[in-house]
Amino acid sequence: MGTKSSDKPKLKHKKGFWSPDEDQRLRNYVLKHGHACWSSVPVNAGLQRNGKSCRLRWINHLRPELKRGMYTVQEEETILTLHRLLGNKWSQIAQHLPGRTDNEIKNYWHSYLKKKLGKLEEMDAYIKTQCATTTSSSDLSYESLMNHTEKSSRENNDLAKEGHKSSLPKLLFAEWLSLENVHSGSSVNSGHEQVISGDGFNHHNTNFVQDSFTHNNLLNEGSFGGDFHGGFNNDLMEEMLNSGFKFEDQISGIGFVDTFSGDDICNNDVLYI
DNA sequence: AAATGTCGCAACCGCTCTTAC
DNA sequence: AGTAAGAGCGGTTGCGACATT
Repeated sequence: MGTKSSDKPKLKHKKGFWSPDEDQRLRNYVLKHGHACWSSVPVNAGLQRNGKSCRLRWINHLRPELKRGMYTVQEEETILTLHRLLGNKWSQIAQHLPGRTDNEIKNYWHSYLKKKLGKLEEMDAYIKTQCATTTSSSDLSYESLMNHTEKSSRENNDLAKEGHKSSLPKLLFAEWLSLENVHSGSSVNSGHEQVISGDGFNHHNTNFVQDSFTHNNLLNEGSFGGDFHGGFNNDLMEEMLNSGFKFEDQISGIGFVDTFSGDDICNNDVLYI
């Protein structure tokens, strides 16, 4: 900064894919000297690239802490949740997924998760349509719903075959169960009375995550927690994020996992909503 | 076997924000 | 306060690999 670009000779910067040699040069230079000023990196590293290109290459491919490979279910859920909350703020989403880059997440979203979400919303619309045309949920044809669910399930399996590790869980709808069933312990979701604590949360009931997460991500049109009776809203969510709350900690660690991961949501590939 | 379509990914482009002068 | 340059971000594009016809 502070140096006029016109003072520097105009270099013809190379574009396109990086060669292994270029990667090696950049990696060696950054590991040794750091990257205080990206515009000076290519000059000092002997690369015919611009600083911007070097920065991108380092961030997206050369950083040692980068994680490669398939996304875990937890990572998917984190992306879906944060996207619902933050929109296309890929860099912010990436901050909650260690080892993943914004570019990688963005690509993953466009190539896979968007379709997955679309199918869920399609199902949601179908359910709503069916509910609107019937006087009560019990009038909703089990057969027609199962047909639709199976169709979607097949489509999701097709998605999985396309190279992605996980198909969507089958969906069961807790709203069809009586509240008594859901809350009394006879529910399929019961058995986990533990609430998340010690992380700034003020949890109201065992179904906190189940209600807010699944409802808002899979059913509701509104924003995260918009009408959630437990008081979990955007402000709280943002507060959580700003205070250093990490989804990955909650999901893979001691928090969410007890209330809504394996046992509650995806046990036997069944998702209870 | 060849042509065509689709998908995933890497990289570029353009914009905004921040910072130094 | 104004300006220029760097850094960062999100959208988009281009290309190779693979699948389908």
